[in-house]
Amino acid sequence: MTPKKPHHHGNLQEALIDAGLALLAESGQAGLTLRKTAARAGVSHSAPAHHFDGLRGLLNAIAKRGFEMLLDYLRNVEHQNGNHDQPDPFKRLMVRVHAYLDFCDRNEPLFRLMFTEASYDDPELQKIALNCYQVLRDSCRPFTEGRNALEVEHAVWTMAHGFAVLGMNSPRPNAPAPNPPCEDMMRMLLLGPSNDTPD
Amino acid sequence: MTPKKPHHHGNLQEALIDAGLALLAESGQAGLTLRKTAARAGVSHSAPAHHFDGLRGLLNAIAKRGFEMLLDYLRNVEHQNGNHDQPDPFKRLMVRVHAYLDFCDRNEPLFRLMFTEASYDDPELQKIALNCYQVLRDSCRPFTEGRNALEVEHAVWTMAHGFAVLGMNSPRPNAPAPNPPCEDMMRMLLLGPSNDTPD
DNA sequence: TGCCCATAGTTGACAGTGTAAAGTTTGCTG
DNA sequence: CAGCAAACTTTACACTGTCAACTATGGGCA
Repeated sequence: MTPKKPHHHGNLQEALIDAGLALLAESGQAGLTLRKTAARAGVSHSAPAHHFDGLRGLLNAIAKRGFEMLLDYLRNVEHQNGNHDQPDPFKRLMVRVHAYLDFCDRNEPLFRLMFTEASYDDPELQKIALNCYQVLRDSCRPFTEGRNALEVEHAVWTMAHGFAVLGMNSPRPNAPAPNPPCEDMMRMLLLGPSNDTPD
Repeated sequence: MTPKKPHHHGNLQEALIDAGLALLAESGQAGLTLRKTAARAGVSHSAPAHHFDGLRGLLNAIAKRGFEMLLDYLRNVEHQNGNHDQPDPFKRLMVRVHAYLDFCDRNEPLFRLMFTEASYDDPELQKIALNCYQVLRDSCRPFTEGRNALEVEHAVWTMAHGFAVLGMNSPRPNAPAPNPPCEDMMRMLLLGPSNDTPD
């Protein structure tokens, strides 16, 4: 008799978030509906109202879960195959950036929800999103010596996010599609214009 | 009796786009509705079907108009107060970048529609968006000598867009909010790490 | 001139959406 | 064991996009 289990369903809150994530991955943002989410969780269409503040609340909760997944991904990517004990600080940073872009590619509708639909007034969401940013900040430290640290971190974060967003739906065709993506741009930013590859 | 005037309304197509832009500016994306747009243009809720392919078609047309506005803004910002004959190439570029960010700030719902809702399969939209990108490319020319031009342009575009998007709804509080925004980051990117302001 | 009909617009209907109110079940508490 | 609050259901409503059927207008062609 755990006190966590509510009366009927047994943690419907999390079940709804799971259902929403599944719908989002399957049919995109258009397929994520309060009623469909409820149906998928096996409850009536009005049940979510007792756990979230309407559709907005559900989307916010899903976004929060998304940031938790992203944080987990960013933190654990270091200890995965091929990324063990990377000594080069730039390569260590790029492992993080690539993880960020990977997450965006693999969860595009969720990523879009997290960054354009969620309301950042929620302090909980703000906190978990800040934790994600902190991982990137830590990877930037080797490049902030003698410079405005905030500015360097800001630039890296801006470029990584811009790359992710433009990669999703860029209006500009003939993108160079660098492989590995974004790396040359980051090199130019952090190591100076003399270090970028001439054509 | 100009042949451009259709039978009843007189260019309802453009009137619907105007109405949609007004709704978008007034009440955001949630307020932009096919029925409301039709009502604002003074026609029945089903009239737009004869001019656009459903809601998607209307949104696409509005996005197209948005890119036209952006292109106009980017091209004419040079000849405005305080921007006459800027000799410094970096400052000339920044005039363009600031125009880009200004447009985003002043038309946030439209900007979001242009970059996340419109379908870039439309070749017309692709073309006009490419024209916008071309203006930025031109401003990048002074910085592409002896470098991979595509890469430099890509980096500038990525950073500008990333900055615009994060400025709209950044999950990271305590943003440095540089004034003028984005300039120091761009300086770091284009002029090298030794040229950015130390703390 | 006068008919004809494609174009433009209207009306009505339908499935699906979010939300709110009222009713029902459940399981804990006094 | 009574009662009650939380969890869930049912019902209803306004609104959305889309479709089919209907009406009216005005230009082309006999």
